[in-house]
Amino acid sequence: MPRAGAGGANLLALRSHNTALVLDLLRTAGAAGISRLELAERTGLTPQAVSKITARLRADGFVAEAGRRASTGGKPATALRLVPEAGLAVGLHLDRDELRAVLVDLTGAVRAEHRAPLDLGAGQDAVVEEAVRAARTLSDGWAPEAVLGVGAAVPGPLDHRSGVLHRVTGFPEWDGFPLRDVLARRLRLPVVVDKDTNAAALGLAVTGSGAESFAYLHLGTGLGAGLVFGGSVHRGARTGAGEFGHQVVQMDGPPCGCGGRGCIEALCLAAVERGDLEGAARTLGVGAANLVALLDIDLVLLGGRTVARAPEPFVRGVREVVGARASWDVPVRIAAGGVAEGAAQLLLAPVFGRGVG
Amino acid sequence: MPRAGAGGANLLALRSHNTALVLDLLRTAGAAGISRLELAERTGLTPQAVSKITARLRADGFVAEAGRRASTGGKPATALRLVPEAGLAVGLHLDRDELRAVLVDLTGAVRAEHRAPLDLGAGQDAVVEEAVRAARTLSDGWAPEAVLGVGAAVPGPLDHRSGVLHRVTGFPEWDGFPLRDVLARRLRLPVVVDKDTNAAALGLAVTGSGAESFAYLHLGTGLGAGLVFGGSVHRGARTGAGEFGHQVVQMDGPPCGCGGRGCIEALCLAAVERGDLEGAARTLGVGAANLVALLDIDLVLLGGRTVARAPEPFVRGVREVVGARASWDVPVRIAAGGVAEGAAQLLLAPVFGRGVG
DNA sequence: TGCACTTTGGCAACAGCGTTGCGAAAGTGG
DNA sequence: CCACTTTCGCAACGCTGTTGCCAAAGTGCA
Repeated sequence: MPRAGAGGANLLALRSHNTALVLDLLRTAGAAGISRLELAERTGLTPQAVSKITARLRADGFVAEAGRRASTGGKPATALRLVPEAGLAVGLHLDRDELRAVLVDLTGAVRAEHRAPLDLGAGQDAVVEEAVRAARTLSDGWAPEAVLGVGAAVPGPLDHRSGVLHRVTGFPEWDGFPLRDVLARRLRLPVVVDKDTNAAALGLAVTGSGAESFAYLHLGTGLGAGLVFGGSVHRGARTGAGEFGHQVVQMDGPPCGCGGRGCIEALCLAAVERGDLEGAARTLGVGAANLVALLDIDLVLLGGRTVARAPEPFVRGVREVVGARASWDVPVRIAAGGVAEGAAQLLLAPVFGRGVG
Repeated sequence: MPRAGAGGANLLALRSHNTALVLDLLRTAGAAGISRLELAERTGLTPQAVSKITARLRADGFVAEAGRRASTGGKPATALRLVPEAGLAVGLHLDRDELRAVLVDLTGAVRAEHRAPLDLGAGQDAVVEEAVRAARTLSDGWAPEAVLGVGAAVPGPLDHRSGVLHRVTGFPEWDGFPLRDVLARRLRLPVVVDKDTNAAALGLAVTGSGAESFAYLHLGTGLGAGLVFGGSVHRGARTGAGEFGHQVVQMDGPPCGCGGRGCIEALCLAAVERGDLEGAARTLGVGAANLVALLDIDLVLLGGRTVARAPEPFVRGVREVVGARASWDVPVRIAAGGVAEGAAQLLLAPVFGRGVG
């Protein structure tokens, strides 16, 4: 049961918990579906409880029958599947120079997409206007009650609980801007705001990275991380977790813009600039290995523009360093999935009991 | 609701959850007690639900009345308090050269203590014998049904789920030893095994560090950490989390026994050996600052023999480095509370809904 | 072809959870 | 003395998952 908030749980909380659990299994099962009995086994609930829950979900339009399974010697099981368009969410990625927006359904599939150049420094009104227009365009034509809300991913730092931005690196005019409330008022929809790296990590966690806990390392104009423990994103009290770029790995190293010396970001980006991708990858690897050892992590995923331009050397370099340090097998892969998709999961994930934390 | 295990929750799970919540508030309230109405407000449950829960707890002997509060204009509230000796647990700290054992009650108070020299290299039988004797001596004379079990803290690495030790540093003969099951069979009591740093961190988390998430850094013959996020210990899938000593903070630094270069432990202990406590503290501080930034941590606690011998310079040095790096206020203090006390909490904490994870 | 058997899943009655409505107990204050 | 407030228990209630039972729909053997 939840430790968040007051914590007292009543029958309604019990029901939503079990319902979310069932929905999560239905989502994982995909279009092939899953039988009631299998749901019962996987959740630990009795078959009859599952029957009641799925009956409610069918009445509400979230679940439909998906044909019959082959018999195993008795009455063949009827498979149940999620109705993808019963729940939709808009995901916005407000990057420094681009806006990407997607409409994602319950299964995590992208149903519509929108892309436009953006200048985060062009003023709050212009940026908000662009975001509102994108969200409206994408959700237009769908059943209004199916649209659960809008998730917005921003470079950070920010506070994900209040949805207020802080001193976005390079754009101080955003400091204190209540992005969540402004968007919510304009769109008349629930809005959730989070750091870009956290959104990306959430997306990867939900759409099946295959690991319970992993680190997503994002190397673009800067270097950040999204941390997932036990299937949920670790944000910390100030949404500050994942400050990976300014981890010191060279105590007496060159000074960094942050005031410290020998930060990974500075070392890594300097190596990239002088064309030494292998050096950059090894430095990234040292940081990744620190993180893997400290947090007992199962998987490392790499993303971001700089990595996307040359995936091979980064994966190889990080894999080598991490492999030499960790005593268990830690796969290192390129992350499949964008930031905007993850932002949409800020609204979709709670449906499946994967809270915003 | 819990994401652990299958996850399906029934009415019994609901009840234990709410009961644990109430017990946790009663524990925090201490001997002064807390009224039913305040329990209701704090948990979010209705007063009537709290009345039912506390009635059960009183019938079971876990709770007793603790006098009356002053009236605030109506019927004065009756305060309820935890009965400390209704639940007891033995905590064992099997260190490399010493055994410390305590008997702890529900409030976290130590009711009996035992200390003896120990040689982890003296063979499994001798060590187990010593541990069994200590546990029996401490729990002797108390109501058998009140003794919840035995928690054992060991240097690690190990697997806390199965309670099997791995290659304890310096004592390879313990590799694969099923400590939990061996002790449980001998003592006929539930036994939980964990790393010493995790046990210490759990103890600090339960007995009120005042912070939701903190790092406990233990500098003794080695350097390790216990990580607490949102009130519960982060262990990772392999009980490997907290591997703080071999974080690399000097990529081209001196080689360490682990095969890496520039590990904090090597740098720190080398500085201690040459009498440079300030240097050791600053190195420790760099690692602590990395950790604070990466995980968005509220508090840093220092412990272990090396720190205990000279607390001042360590606290000062770490505080300086962390203060310079973090943008929020991160207190740095000496940890109050031993490893054995924390080990006992491995059994006591679940009573209050603070799971082993 | 028929019948025993297995497996799936719904219906109805049930126990137990927190909730609601109401009233008793025990103070304060005019 | 009495109106009022606050605390808290009793009883009825709604809703949860559970249990017992049975119908539906297959397989497999005689």
